[in-house]
Amino acid sequence: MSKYQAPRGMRDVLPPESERWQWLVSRCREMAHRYGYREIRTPLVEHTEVFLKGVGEGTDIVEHEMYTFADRAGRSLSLRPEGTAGVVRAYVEHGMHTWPQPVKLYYVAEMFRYDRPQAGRYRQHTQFGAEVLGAAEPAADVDVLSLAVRTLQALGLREVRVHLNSVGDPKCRPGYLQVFREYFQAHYDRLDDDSRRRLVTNPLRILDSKVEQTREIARGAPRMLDYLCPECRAHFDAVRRHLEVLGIAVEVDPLVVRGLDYYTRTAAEVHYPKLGAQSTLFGGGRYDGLAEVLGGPPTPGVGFGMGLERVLMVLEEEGLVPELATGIQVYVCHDGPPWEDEALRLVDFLRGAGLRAEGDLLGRSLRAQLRAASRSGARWAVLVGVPEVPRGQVVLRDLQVGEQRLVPAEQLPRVLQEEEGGCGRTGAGS
RNA sequence: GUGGCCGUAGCUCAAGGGCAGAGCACCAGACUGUGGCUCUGGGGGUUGCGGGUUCAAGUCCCGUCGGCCACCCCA
Repeated sequence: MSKYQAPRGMRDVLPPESERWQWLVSRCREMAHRYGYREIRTPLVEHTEVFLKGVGEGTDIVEHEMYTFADRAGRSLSLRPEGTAGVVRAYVEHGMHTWPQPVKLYYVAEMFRYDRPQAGRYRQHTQFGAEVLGAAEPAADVDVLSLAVRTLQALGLREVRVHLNSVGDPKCRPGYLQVFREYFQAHYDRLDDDSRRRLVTNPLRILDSKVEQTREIARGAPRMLDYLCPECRAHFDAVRRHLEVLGIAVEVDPLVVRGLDYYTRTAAEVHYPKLGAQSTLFGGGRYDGLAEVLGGPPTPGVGFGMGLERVLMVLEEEGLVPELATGIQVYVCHDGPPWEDEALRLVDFLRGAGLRAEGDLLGRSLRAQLRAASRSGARWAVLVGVPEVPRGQVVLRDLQVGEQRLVPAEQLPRVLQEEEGGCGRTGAGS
């Protein structure tokens, strides 16, 4: 055990896992581009105020889980615990309401929450997220949610099922909350302590309780869906119907409740049960009130955030991560010091020709170089300095087949191009 | 934040009060100019860290740090 470890809940990503990340992220970007989303990169830190207002002061995230610190001038800054607040802050700050609407943005970014770590829950994690700003139509909800679902499907996951709910809007939610509170107040003496606490802090979360007696009470609780105003009702029905038109499995789930205050109407989640308690692959919804809270013009918005650590965990478990070809193709070996310069030149030449090539850096014997070549995963070894080989030629050895032949050095790139052309190769070296 | 399980070599794990080990991995050599297979040798550890009990502590006790599981919360 080394003296220093990565901070709790944070981890190093080493090869070949780092290569799987490159693959995953590039797939996410590709899907976002197909849907017409463009990348936004916001600062890793924001003024704490942005999250207090944007995420909500009563939420666990803001109250217990933020990395908040004072900079040298005494300003209170926080590492972002989620992506939406920063994106909307940027939308307002840069006057994006003057851009052609809607504005569709995506990000792949690190988030920080001071939470108790567990597999699939990290203090530093990566989210792929997307937001549609300036569109109140159900079509916008369907656009982002389908991006999330289709991305998971494109990665190979079957059985992606969207749990869909509506949390209403400022017109209908207060009335519902009133009825909701009254219902649970009436059963107060039978509630567990957690739920009593939540009745004050985050009442809708009671619906999520794992305590059986509370669940029983919750089953009889009034449901937001029965209290939606006509506009919210129509919106919910349209989102649901359009997702079904796309063939996306939808399950109406009154228990999907977002922990963040700015959500209105649509609330959606996708779970992957095999992940255990940390099973949410993505969560998202509509936040029509957020831009105003952050000092901007009233701007409807809808988006999602997807936890990529969890997605990658699932993909690996399901064997859906392909072999990656980022390893080297050619390893140049030489037979001792007199040939070092020539080997060096040759490696440089091959790299210049676009091949992934490397040579010995340890002054090793020819035998050890071949061993290194073999273990590097390279398909080809080139031998420089073998006696009886005419000047200008080198030995090209196929490490898979075990055969070798003479090739003029300057023709190596062309020969290798031809050889590699036909057969795909694996080369991550693992 | 609450409760539980677990920390021994780079990795996977033995040793359960009495000399800290194996397999894999890594390095070198042999099988004669050239890898994979096989064989030989080598480097690697304050047993996560700190304290305590004991003649003696990976081993028992306490604390702490870290991982995992459930809760909480969420992606």
